Amino acid sequence: MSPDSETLLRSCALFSRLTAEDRRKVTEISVERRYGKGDQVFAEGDPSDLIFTITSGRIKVVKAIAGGKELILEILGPGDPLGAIAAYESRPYPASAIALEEAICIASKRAPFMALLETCPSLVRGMLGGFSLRVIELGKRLAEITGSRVEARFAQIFLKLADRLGQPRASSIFVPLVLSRQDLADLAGTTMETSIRIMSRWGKEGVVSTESDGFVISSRDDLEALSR
Amino acid sequence: MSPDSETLLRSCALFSRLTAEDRRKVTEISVERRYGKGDQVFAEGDPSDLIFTITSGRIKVVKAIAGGKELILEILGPGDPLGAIAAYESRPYPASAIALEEAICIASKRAPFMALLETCPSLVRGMLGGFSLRVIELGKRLAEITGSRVEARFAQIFLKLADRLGQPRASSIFVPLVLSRQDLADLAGTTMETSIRIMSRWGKEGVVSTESDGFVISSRDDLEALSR
DNA sequence: CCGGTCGCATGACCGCGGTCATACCGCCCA
DNA sequence: TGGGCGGTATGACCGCGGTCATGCGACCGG
Repeated sequence: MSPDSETLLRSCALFSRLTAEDRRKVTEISVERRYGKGDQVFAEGDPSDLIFTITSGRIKVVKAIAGGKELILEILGPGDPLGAIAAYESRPYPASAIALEEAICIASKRAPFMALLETCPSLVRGMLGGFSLRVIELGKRLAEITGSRVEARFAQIFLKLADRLGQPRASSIFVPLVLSRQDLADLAGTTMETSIRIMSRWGKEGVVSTESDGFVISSRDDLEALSR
Repeated sequence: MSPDSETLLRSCALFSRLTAEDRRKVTEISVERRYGKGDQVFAEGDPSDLIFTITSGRIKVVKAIAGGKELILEILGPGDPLGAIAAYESRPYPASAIALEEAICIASKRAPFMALLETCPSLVRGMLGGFSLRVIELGKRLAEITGSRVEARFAQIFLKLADRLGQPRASSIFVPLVLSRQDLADLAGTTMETSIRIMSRWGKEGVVSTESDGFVISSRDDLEALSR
């Protein structure tokens, strides 16, 4: 790993509570990896011999579904663990991971990482907490996707993005994340055509507009109303 | 707890690897609870001060979705933990739990259970394993529900039931689980009407027939074909 | 300058499945 | 015995959104 790996590790929620000594151990079993936009971190079905922790950039976790389409399970960012779920039971990765932008990960070898878990309670707590949040989150997605129509799901997606990475601006919120119409469709579990239709209509109505480096949400309240 | 609680605990995957001493500790912080068909174990939104472990019977985990409907997230049985995910981060339960039949649970108080986790590595391993399987499972459900049409999802549901609790019979498989048409609809994320339509058609076609104490799957291959 | 590619946009069509309405049957209880 | 009730069954209707097709502007390498 690069010399500043110690700093990278400390910036991750998962490792921030470790002792310096334990962080050094993590460093020893890890290498740093860099990805360009669109690069694949790992593919669905690959043997899971690496556990990743994102230090910068956003990465989408996608799963192939019927008809050659794909579904975005979640969008992860700095501090989030990646591939840990599969690795825990040494199963193949249940989904693929693709960088949405320039990204850097810490890749730790599975076996020694598991060994480290044994002796490191705070790391275990971090993993358990992360897993349980993901179960909750996935349950919520499942409920949304079965219970709401497409437009409402789009509203829910943008509300979530606004909460997670929105930057307040003059009477609007900016989401600094570039997603194609296809990405949005894969998030909502719909087709690119409907994704385009909704986004272009919302653009005209001034609900959400697309810029070259992200989205602008003019009114959170409008989205809230649309999300039911 | 009742005198045979020790035996009950040992029968659960989660606790089977504990030392007798640790199992005694679990017993101390737990009470046994019994439920009749349709009884609610806990409700979505309730504060999660209890962690349950099922010792007998099946329990469905349901989440309310738009329009007063509900979605079955999963069906749990003997040995499965219940409510652990919410409890871990002391959040309210993200879903409700309802007994599908007569059921018995071991209910452990949250705080001491968490304390026990600290000193009990094998219990932690069990929790992590259980959580990761659930994340994988939920991801799969999400992919199925967005990628397949209703009939294919029904096929996937029955295939899963067959694998989990099917009993081989003369050239057919028996699933000893009573689910109403409404339950099936809530599992597939559809309405009772379409659920009824599919099941009554399948009954006539001899794919899956409903009996008073469960379902009979005549041909696993037929379901496999229908599941795409 | 041009052909090729990629992402975005928009219209026409139509089928799956959600909604509404009605009916049948077994069961329990007054 | 009759009436209410919960679960199951079936038909008619129609709207959301998936599918197919076509077009447009931006960008890029030749």
